[in-house]
Amino acid sequence: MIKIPKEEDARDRILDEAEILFAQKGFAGVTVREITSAARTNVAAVNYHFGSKKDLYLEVFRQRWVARVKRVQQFFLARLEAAGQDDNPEKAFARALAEAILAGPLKDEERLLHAQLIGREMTQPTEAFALVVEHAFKPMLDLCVDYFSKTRPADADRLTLTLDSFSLFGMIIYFNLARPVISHVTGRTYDKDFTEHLVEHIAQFAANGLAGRRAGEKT
Amino acid sequence: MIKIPKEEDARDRILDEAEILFAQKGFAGVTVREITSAARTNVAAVNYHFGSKKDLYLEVFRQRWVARVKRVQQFFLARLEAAGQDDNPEKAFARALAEAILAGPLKDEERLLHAQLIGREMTQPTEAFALVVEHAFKPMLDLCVDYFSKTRPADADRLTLTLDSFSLFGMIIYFNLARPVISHVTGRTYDKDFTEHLVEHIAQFAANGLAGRRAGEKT
DNA sequence: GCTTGTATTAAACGATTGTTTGAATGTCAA
DNA sequence: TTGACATTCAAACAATCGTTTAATACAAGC
Repeated sequence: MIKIPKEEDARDRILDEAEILFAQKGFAGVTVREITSAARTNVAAVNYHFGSKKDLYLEVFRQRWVARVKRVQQFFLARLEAAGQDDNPEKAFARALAEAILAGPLKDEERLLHAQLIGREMTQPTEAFALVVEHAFKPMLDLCVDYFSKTRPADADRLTLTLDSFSLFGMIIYFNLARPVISHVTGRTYDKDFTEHLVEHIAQFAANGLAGRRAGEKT
Repeated sequence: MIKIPKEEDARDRILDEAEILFAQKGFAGVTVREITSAARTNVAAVNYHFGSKKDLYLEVFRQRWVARVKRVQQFFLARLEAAGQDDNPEKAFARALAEAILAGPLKDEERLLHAQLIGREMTQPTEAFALVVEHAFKPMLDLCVDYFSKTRPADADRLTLTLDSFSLFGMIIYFNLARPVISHVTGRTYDKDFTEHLVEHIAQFAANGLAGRRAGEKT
């Protein structure tokens, strides 16, 4: 045998398939039989390993989703550091963030899963919402606000910095989440070319939006 | 009797309650009995009036969702016209759009329902997706692209105009969709004050982002 | 060998799912 | 009053839901 497929435990296979199915159809849209069948296990395996279907859903976030977020964050920090002393630090920040999320370390299928899971929790928070906020939103937003506070006049108030950060996040998350719409309208698939184009577009747009704020009137 | 409650037909009551429940919990997360119970009708009423649960879901979009979109669009057009010949037409456009969606003609509960329904279709398209694209996204995006094409140099390519439009939409939709996150982080509720503040913020940010594009390098 | 603990399985559990049925009710014109 | 039609209702339908059970398989330690 040339290659050993490195067979996973049933528990891990269930986590893998559950994440895919929960992302595609939502918690209520998936049956445990669907999951265990995809994971090539018995129906009872979910309750044996995780206690209940709901606990499995939470475990997907704890063991899979959070780990993925960390990878994206590390990629972002590396890119930001690599950018060094850019002449437009806010644009460098926006580009690093957009690149990390839209083109970063995740494989394409992973990116889609991730976006769908977070999208669901954003509009329809469950018990996993706390995890998402704590591990993904809060640290990234704090980082963003801190960063912008150094590129702005000292009198910049925190609410404006926060809304600026949300505007940047909003653009990126939207371009990542609304792929069906955007692909449909532009006629482009999210391949390497188009993704790079998107990253540059977002960086430019956000940098201008932020820069205008620096010299602009206060709202 | 001072006031006549104008009792609706069972069919209309079902549509009302179905929209609320579908928005809150998604298609699979709601049972027919939940809907008919909320509508004070018999279980069989859904199948009698709409054929099936899925047909009811589509009818919610056809009869309720689309109508709401039209109201928002009319509000937007009126605001845009009222703005007249602004010295910054792109900012006026962005403000009118943000105002229509975030503060427009819809009641607060309606706005939330609407956002949740569209959010679900955006990340997880069903048969209703075609309706959403045809009646909401496509016309608004075309309008947006046409408008921007007149405020830009003649050589502006269509892809850039489209991405600019998506950036504006993305910001607005995100601020409308991610209310749980934004409220949680900013500590602000979406009251009149905060909403007006958001509208002005979006208008300013988007205007700067777009304006930079006008004079900026091409991506 | 035997024991202990973990993992897997087929089968069944009661509850709930969307849908259908057939009788009852209401309404309005002839 | 009659007949025709639309609507509502309690009851039942088969199918599927998440979960539990009890038996079995398999390993490692003694």
